[in-house]
Amino acid sequence: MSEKVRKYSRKREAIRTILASTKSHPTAEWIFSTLKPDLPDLSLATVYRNLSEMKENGEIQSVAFWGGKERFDGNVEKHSHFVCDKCGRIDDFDFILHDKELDGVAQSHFGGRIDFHTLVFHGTCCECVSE
Amino acid sequence: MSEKVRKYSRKREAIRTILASTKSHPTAEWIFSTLKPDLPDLSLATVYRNLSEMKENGEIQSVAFWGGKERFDGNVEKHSHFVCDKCGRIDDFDFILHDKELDGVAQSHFGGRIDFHTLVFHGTCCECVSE
DNA sequence: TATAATAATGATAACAATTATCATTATTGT
DNA sequence: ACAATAATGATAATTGTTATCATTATTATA
Repeated sequence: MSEKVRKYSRKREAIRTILASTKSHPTAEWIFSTLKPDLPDLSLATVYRNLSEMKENGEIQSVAFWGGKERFDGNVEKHSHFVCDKCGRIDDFDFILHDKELDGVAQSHFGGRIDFHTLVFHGTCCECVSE
Repeated sequence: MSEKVRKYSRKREAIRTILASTKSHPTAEWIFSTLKPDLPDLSLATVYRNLSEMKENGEIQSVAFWGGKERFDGNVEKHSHFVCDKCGRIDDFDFILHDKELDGVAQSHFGGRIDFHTLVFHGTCCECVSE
């Protein structure tokens, strides 16, 4: 049961890079078809595989809501999200709550251990609202 | 395109009742198999159908996170949730943020319209933590 | 109460996103 | 160069949910 040694992979690098370069919280499918022209032998399975690994490692996170597809976020800094329920866009929102304080309240309430919390605003974005 | 008139249905009543009687945020599947003994001709499709309708109407809400099944909540009062990432249980948490204030901040940030926000605490529950 | 209009249903096929499988290819330490 | 094994592509399988459609139940009205 020795540790699995990670080997280099050009495809993983590409996925990492594209995620670092966008704030659009893309889906696996989008990442796949965006990279495909440059990596013609890329498989969708590889994208999914690498994304779950990277999530597991804490390299990236995912922002997902019911009914849609999983969407990935290269920004693992603590931040909140805004979701437009009309067009589905997800924006970052730098606002964060006072973690310690808030999680402390929850912790004493539940007895267990609080690791983190997520705060998501729902509404209609600027563009959709003016239609 | 006249409005669809809602007719009574014993099965819908049963689903409504069971949801009002539990705080466990059950899945469609659980509701189905719990009601099945009393309603032997109940179909899973009926459960799903009614749940989505009721959600649409604002009678119930759903609490769902990535990878799992959709889970329903008969309590539509504003409240937060605690999710145990070990055993998957979801507990209610009466704590709410100062809505107006918070949503106002988000609103002025995004320009659009904020309708609501969700706050979810993740961690390990009391029982799982002592193992 | 019989009738007609239509809402609700059961059984199951279809669907969509994701994950598993497995033979092949690429990377890395020696 | 070679051996060990991680990464991959193609695709089958899986899972939760939704759509379909013929049948049944509810309801307003004659």
